[in-house]
Amino acid sequence: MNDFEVKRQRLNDHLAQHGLRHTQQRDVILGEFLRRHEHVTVEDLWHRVRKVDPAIGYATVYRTLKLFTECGIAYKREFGDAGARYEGTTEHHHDHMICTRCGKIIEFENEAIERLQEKVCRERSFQMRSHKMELYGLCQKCQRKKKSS
Amino acid sequence: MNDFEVKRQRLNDHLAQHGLRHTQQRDVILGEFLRRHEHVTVEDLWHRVRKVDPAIGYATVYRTLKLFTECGIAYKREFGDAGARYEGTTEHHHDHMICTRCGKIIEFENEAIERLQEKVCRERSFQMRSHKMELYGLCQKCQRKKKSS
DNA sequence: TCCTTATTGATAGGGATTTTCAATAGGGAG
DNA sequence: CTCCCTATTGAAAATCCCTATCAATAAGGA
Repeated sequence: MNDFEVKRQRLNDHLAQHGLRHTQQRDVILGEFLRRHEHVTVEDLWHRVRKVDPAIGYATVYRTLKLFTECGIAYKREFGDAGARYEGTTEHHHDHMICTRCGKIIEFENEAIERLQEKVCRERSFQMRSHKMELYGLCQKCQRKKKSS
Repeated sequence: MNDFEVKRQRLNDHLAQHGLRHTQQRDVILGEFLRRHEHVTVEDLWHRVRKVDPAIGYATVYRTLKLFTECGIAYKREFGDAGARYEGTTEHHHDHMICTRCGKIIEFENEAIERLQEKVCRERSFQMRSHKMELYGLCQKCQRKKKSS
């Protein structure tokens, strides 16, 4: 069972458990959401979805992404000031580098940092539930562009 | 020269360098902003400022905080979904723990994490300019409250 | 097929922040 | 000290992103 099938299954389970309905719109939105592994904005996703079914409304995309986060299919991320972005859930927690020039987002994992975070929390008697770390700066491509300009 | 004087100086330099003007409003807002070392919301600060000069408008506080960030007097922070918060700049970079129950914000520094962040960036050829790390969970007080309820 | 009710699309609403604009007030020139 | 240009201000309207409302629609069990 691939990632798409796993997630479709998880959505269907969630719908069944909560007395919600399986609809065409939710199918289309899930399909477009999982088509690429990106950090998509609601607006981006809406545009993609409209190419499949032009009748699907803006609000439905918002509602459906919220639903996805509730059943563990998607994560909501807020980078800087712009609108929220959603990404498909993955096995491992990861953090992000964000290029402030071109907007490129680089994912990375670092177990050592995670452990240090836990340590700091223990020292301060803080019960961590979640965390986020974002590194802002220039990606390799933009460093070169900056030098040559 | 204390912190207040240093920052007033920095503001005045910035104003001079950019052909901007020194106004009563900016003085009052700076004074109230630096009076306490907190993570203040724009609304909070506006209320404080109005006690000194009731004529100062909402927009002016927004504009002035933006000005402060431009000359390195203040940092803008966005925790969760609520409105932005501003804090005075300090010598050392620090990160935050945010209690998702009572909203308490705990500051901490951790050199080891900072160094690991730099290491990750070197490995990926990413030129880091700034970063933020936020740990969400329950503060000590709220852990106790939760248990007893 | 019927019927209940979750869902939808369009739009109005809401909260935070920014812009607009006429009135005001720094502050350099004279 | 006064004049004058223009940065700044306050109030309100506008904007942005997102959520709520509501009548119409469509799942999907009986």
